[in-house]
Formats: sequence, structure tokens, C-alpha cells
Amino acid sequence: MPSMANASEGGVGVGQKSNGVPSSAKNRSVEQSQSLARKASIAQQRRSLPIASELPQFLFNGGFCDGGKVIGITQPRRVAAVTVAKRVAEECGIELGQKVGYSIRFEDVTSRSTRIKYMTDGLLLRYSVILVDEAHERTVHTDVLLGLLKDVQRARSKYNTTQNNSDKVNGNYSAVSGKEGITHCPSYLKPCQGAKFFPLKLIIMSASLDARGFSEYFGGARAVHIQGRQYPVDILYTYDPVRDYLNAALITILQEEIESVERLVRERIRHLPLSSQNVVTVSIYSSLPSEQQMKVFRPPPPGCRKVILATNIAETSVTIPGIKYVIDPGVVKARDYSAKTGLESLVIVPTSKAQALQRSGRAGREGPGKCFRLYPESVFFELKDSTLPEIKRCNLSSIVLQLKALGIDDIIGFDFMDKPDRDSIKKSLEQLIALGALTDEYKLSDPVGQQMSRLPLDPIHSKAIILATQYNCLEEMLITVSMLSVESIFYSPHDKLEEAKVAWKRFSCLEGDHITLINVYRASVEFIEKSKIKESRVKAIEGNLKKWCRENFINNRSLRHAQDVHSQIRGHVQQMGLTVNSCGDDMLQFRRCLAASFFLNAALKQPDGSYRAMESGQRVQIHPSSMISGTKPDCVIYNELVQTNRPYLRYVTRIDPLWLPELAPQYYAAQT
DNA sequence: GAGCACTGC
Repeated sequence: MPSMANASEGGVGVGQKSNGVPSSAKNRSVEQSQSLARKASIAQQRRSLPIASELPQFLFNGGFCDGGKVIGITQPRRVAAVTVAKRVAEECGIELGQKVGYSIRFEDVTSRSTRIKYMTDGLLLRYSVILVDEAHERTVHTDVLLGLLKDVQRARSKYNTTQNNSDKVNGNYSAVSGKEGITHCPSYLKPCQGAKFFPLKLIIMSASLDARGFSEYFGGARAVHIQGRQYPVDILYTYDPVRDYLNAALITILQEEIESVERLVRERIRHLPLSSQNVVTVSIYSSLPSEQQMKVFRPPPPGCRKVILATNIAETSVTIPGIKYVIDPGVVKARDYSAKTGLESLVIVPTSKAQALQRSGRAGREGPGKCFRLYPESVFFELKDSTLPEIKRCNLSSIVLQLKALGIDDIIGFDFMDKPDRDSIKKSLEQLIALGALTDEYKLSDPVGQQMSRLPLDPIHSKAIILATQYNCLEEMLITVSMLSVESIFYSPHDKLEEAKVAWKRFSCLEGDHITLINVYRASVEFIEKSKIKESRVKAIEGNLKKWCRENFINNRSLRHAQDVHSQIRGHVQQMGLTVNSCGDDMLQFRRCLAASFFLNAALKQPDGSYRAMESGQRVQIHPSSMISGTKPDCVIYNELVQTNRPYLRYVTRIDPLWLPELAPQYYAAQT
């Protein structure tokens, strides 16, 4: 560890973790758990490797916070930021939010005296040391952050050199950059009024498999290996690639997903001898309501084996105690994006070596374990070392908008660790121009582009918000965009689908799904208000809402998330000075506003009853879950175009085709 | 007439 602290000025340390096992100084239990399971998980976490909690204290004691400097630690997940901060404060015997704090969306538990700050994201100019944890996960945010940090570090060392060599100290980077001939000076490189530029030290913590990549990216930074605490896990491969019934089972797994596999497992168990039937099965995946998720933490009855069927939520996000055996089919469902068609899809691809190690590592958290890989060892060696970074397989519009807002004009020239495809960048620039966020010269427009970049939303959603005041429906658009930004609001358990459909009927609107979402939101608010009249205790009201959600097959967690997003975005638009007006029940205005902002996502009915997405020309269908999939209007706008079994439009609303050239002439004037 | 990787602002 000392070698890290001794890293040269402006240096980078790459903290390596052994075996691809992530720093486990984080409790990844599912939110809101107050169960025994959570306690077990925390206890487990305490026993394991606490790099992300010990290192900042070490740096603090080493004087890195002298003179008001702050150590920032980024985490890819909110739970991790909160729990690690809490734990460090606890260990230091101090109140959270004082010396140690955290800052995440919807919650800022820091103060002027905070010196060790955990966070999920943010611009980190005021920090002297930045530790980026879990860098191997390569989220879009991590990648953008690394690019920015590299830029900041370069600029700061340049600034410091200039400061030493020049008798005229300006304290303003843009003045210096002119002298140095640096072509751009992003706004985030300019120090705040009166602020000093500290040389920046970076410590990138990642799994060992890709430490070299980080080291090279940061100009040959020193790599320090830290041994993780982990019990041995036996890895067992198949002799041959799996076929026959195993393969059939796999196909079932891949096609029908967890719910069906669970039924299959239960059915098979019934056919076993009685003495072997002592098995319980539980499932866990992200869109499952929290109450059901909690079941995986319950200990099995005595003498019973527990079989957990999990998506890759169990790879990193959730740590389930007591796992001895892991079965790894060797595949993963991963997001893919085609810039050409604008189509997002979930495809089944082989895992990377890092993911395979991550999965097997789950068997060795509390004692020695075994991992069965359903593929031969030779296949393992052919796997890619690490997963393709997300930035190479997602729509870039919102990232590009953010970079533009930071003053980075040359997106194609930006020093990404892995450069996104040129086509993908071009596509997003075109989209932003069509939305009016960028000028024809690719500059951030004023005020539209600037306002859009301030909203933490998909650019099309931001555009809808900004336009809504003019259509007298900002209240309705805030609700819509909030509901569209969260995981599925509707919960449809396989065995109660018909019941669920009946429950949803009371919200449904024949004009489209956007209004249906507004109806759900309004109904829930109305219910809460009524509940408040009868009941003053917050806990009881929350309980009532939970029950209401259960009865209506609404995912309570998603709904609450939407409420949080709603109040956050509402705050933003009020700060911008937009009038929060409402069209009441006049949904014509609202649908016209949808047409004016979602015009890139318009589709026309074809003679054969299918639809043509106007932007890409793609043949698509309205998703059967849509409230208007049966009515087949001539022209619709949609929220997203996804490829599953077929290309589908999800969240669809009927519009008048003549509205498009009227409300988006810049895009539809030339077309007919 | 379907199918539900995972995060995050």
C-alpha cells in the first residue's frame, strides 16, 4: 500500500484485485432490506476485502486532505456508495455527513467539513486524490469519467508547469491554455473563482485481468497487486460442449428465462425419489418486486438444499450468503445497439473470462466451493478477457450531449479508453441536431441544448419537457417522462396474467400508453392523498400504497422511483424558470407535444398491418403489451424500438400524421 | 398476440 501513496505527482496507481473478484467492500443487498439476510450480508462484507474503505482513511492520515482538500471515491452503484460511507464513518466513530459523507442522486449527505466523499458520479475538480473503484465493470459513466480525468490530469500538470515557469500567474486555465496552444478548454477544466489547481492523483481499482489496459491508457501507470481474501473454488468443466437434454435445458433457460426454469426444476424434483425432494427453489432478477427478491435471502428449512436461479444481478449487485456451488452456463444476455437501425436488442453472447471468474467467485465467499462450468475448458481459454465496454454498444446521444455541455467540442477526437464507433457518434450528433440541442455547426444551442443537457434524461425526453410549457402540459409531461425513465411499472406474474390485465384496464387509455401511464400515476397520487386523510403515520401510508400496488399489479419499487424522478425533474424545470402548467383532461395538446418531441420515433401503418419506423425504414410491430396494439392507428409515436423475438415498438401513442410536418418541419418538410 | 441483463444521472 505505501507504494500507492508514494505515487508520483499527478501519478496513477492501478489497484489490482486478484482473481477478478471485485473489491467486496460493499454490501450489495437489495434496497430496503431490514431482514436477517441483510445483517448476514453486512457481516460477510466486513470479513472481506475492504480496499475501498481502508485506502481513503490511509490517504487522509497521510495528509492528503490538508488545506481543505477532499478525497473522492466513485462507485458504480448507489448502494455501494452509501454502505461503504456508513461503514467508514462507523469505524472512525464519527457521524456520517461530517468528515465522511456520500453524495448520490436524491441524497447528499455531506457538509463543509466532509473530506472523504463517496459518490456515484460527478465532476471532481476539487479533489486531490480520486479512487475509481470497480473500473473493470466499464460502465459508460466509468469510461467517460476516465477520459475526463485523464484530460484534467494532463491540464493540471500543464498548468502547474506553466505556473512555475511564468512570472505571471493567472489562476485561470483558459488564459494558460492559449499560451500552451491547447486547442480546447473545456469549462470543467477552469478552476472555480479563487480555487487552486491541485495536482491530481488517480487510483484506478480493477480486477487483475484488465489492469494492463488501464495502466497503458494512463501512460504506463504503476500497477499494484492486492491479494483478495477468497476461499478456493474448484472449477469443473464438461468434457464436451453440452448437447442433448442439457442443451435442451439451456435452450429453455435462454428462451423462456427464469420463471419457466423454476417451474421446470420444481417439476423435475417432484419426479425424484422422496428422499431427494428436499430442495427449495428461489429466483432473483432485477424487475422482480422487492418482496419477492427478499426470498433468496431466507435460509432454507433444515436439511433442505436451496437452489437459486439468478440473472447476472447475482454476479455483482447482490451478494447472497451461503452459496457453495455455482452453475455457470457460460452465456449472458447483453445489450446491443445498432447505429444503423437505431435498434436496441438483448442478445445472448458468451461471457468474458472476467465474468466467468466473477461467477465462480460467488461460490467461495464463506468457504471452499465448487463451480460447474457448462462448457469445456478449451472454450474458457477462447473467451474474451473482458466484456465489451458498454460505451461500444449503446446509444450515445445523452453522453455526447453531456460532453458538449462540458465544453468538449471534438467528440470524435476525445481520448476514450475504448473509442465508440464513428458511425455511432455521428448518429448521435445527427439526432441532437434534429432535436435542436446542437446547431448545424455542432455547437450546443442556447437555450434549448443547454437546458436539455441539465436534465438527467434521454435527450428526446428532455426535449419533450422543454417543449411542454408551450403546449400547456408540462405537468403531464413530467409524469410521463418519469414513468418512462424507470423499470417496468406493470408487474405481470406468469400465473396471474389475466388477473393483472383486468386490474390494468381501469387505467388504460385508447389514445395510447403514455396517457395510460399518467392515469396510473394520478391514481396512485390520489390514493396516497386519501390514505393521508385516514392515516398520519408515514409507515402506514407506505404500507397502504404497497397493498394498492399489489392489487393493481403495479411494481411498487418502480412507482416510487418514478415519484423520485418526478420531483427531481420538477425541481430542475422550476430552476430553469419554466412554467409548470397542466392541460387537465385536454389530451390533444399533450399528444401534439409528444409528436413535436418524439418525431424521430414515428411509425406509419403499412397496408399489411405492420408499421414502418420513419427514421430507419425498419418494419416493426406494436408490442402486444401495448394498450393500443389491437386498434392499429395509422400513425404513432413510440418511446423505444427494441428487438426481441421481432422488432417491437414499446410505449406507443396515436398521433395525426399531419402533425409531423406541421410540428417538426425541420425534419419532415422534405419528406412526405 | 410477448417475454421480462444490469447499473446510473
